[in-house]
Amino acid sequence: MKLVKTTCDQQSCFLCKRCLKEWIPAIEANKKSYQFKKGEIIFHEGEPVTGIYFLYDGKAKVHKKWGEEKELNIRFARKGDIIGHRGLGKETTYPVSATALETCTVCFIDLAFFKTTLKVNTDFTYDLLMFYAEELQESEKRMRNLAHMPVKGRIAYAFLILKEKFGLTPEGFINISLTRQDIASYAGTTYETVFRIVTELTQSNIITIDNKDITILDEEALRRIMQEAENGA
Amino acid sequence: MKLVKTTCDQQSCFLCKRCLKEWIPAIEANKKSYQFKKGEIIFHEGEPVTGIYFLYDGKAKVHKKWGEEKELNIRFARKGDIIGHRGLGKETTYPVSATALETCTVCFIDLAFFKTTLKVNTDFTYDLLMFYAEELQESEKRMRNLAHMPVKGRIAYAFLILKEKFGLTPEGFINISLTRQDIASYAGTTYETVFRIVTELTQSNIITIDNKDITILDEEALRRIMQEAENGA
DNA sequence: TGAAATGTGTTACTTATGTCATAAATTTAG
DNA sequence: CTAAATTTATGACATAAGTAACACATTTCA
Repeated sequence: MKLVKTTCDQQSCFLCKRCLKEWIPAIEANKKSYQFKKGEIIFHEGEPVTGIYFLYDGKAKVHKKWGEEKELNIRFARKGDIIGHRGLGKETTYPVSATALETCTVCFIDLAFFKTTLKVNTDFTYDLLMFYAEELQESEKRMRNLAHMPVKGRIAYAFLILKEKFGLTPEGFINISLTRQDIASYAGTTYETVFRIVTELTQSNIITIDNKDITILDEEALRRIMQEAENGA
Repeated sequence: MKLVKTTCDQQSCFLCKRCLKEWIPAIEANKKSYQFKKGEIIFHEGEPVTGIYFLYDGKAKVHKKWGEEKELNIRFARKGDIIGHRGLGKETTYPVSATALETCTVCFIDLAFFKTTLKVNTDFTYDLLMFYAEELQESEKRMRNLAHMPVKGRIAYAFLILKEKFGLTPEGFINISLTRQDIASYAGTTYETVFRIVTELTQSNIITIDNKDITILDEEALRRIMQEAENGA
């Protein structure tokens, strides 16, 4: 991690897009920009919450651990996304960690200033509330999936979400590069299971994976897999 | 469900406690009170969102279905709790259902008025934001548990949460009466598994269940069970 | 640039939990 | 107060998905 000169254009992150224009200079005066290399940890689960981050460039994952070995990837973040907002609330330590998946430039806002921002920018607070509501919906959907959907469906769902969130490269690959283990941790399963199911999906011509480049060949099939365990089938 | 005369004291629900005193008459003019009998559905997953509910009296569950048969209980609600707030956001249908677990009196606020309330009562919006942040933390913790914690731990966790949320009756029972199936749906498992593990916990003198009256005899043991799968063990 | 660390491919084995089947008991409703 | 519906109890059985164990490939960084 290193402190970098602020390169922010003040119009691409969740905060700058939604707060009062008059507040931008205050943000400018209070923010700090950092750069994290691939694999560096942006903040650690269990550490005291110091503030909120906005991802100015790069991709990151937010994850929560179980024991020493296992993790669940909660979500992936891209340019413009807010991270660390899970640290709000009564709890004073981060409930999750965030790790850079590639070189990331982040904008850091300390907690006290962020809370002031919320008090001053009531429209931003309202928008943030709606954002939380949507995250909560997504979280509960995934909770239900973990409880009832078979792994195969959860892996199919992971590919669909990744495509929706990161889009495609010009070559048609899902525009994020993840290890199998990261996919497994997102789907709530193990590396080996991902391996088996990816082999299966490849043989059925539903996806192709060349190294880390994933292509979805048959999106409908993935959706079918997600549902087939529902209702008898 | 029947419309009832408003009996609300305007000081016990999440909304009345936190909004501007000046706003109370507006709430009074816009709210509707309903009564639901045990088993009645307060709102249905998939139906258009019409508004937000506050539980004035009674207990309810919020649940999300999987196929025709299976469900996951997302949370339980008691007097004073807000329900239906998951309907906020872009989505215009409820992502979950709510069902009365006993006779419930609820206060209903239609969506348009609720949104106005948020715009006017910025402190309430801030508090609601913090509430969402905490729900999101809890949701993600349970998500991780479903992915990695063995059923036994999840059932133990369910008992601990229920005790914390509903407290104890004078006799020392957890102050909520649930079917085994509801416990199973909360822990993300099946009736049979709950049955087996409850038998086991009873034999180890960790809990007792007499009909629907649950007593926790050894809270420490429950916590131990939750952790024992973490880190080797 | 070369050693160490991390990620990938693959098989065989194990087990935790779900599914099925069925009976008795309890609760709810007509 | 009886019938229907739901909830509980319990065993046998099935299987999805995790664990273990290697060899090989690729990335990282000293």
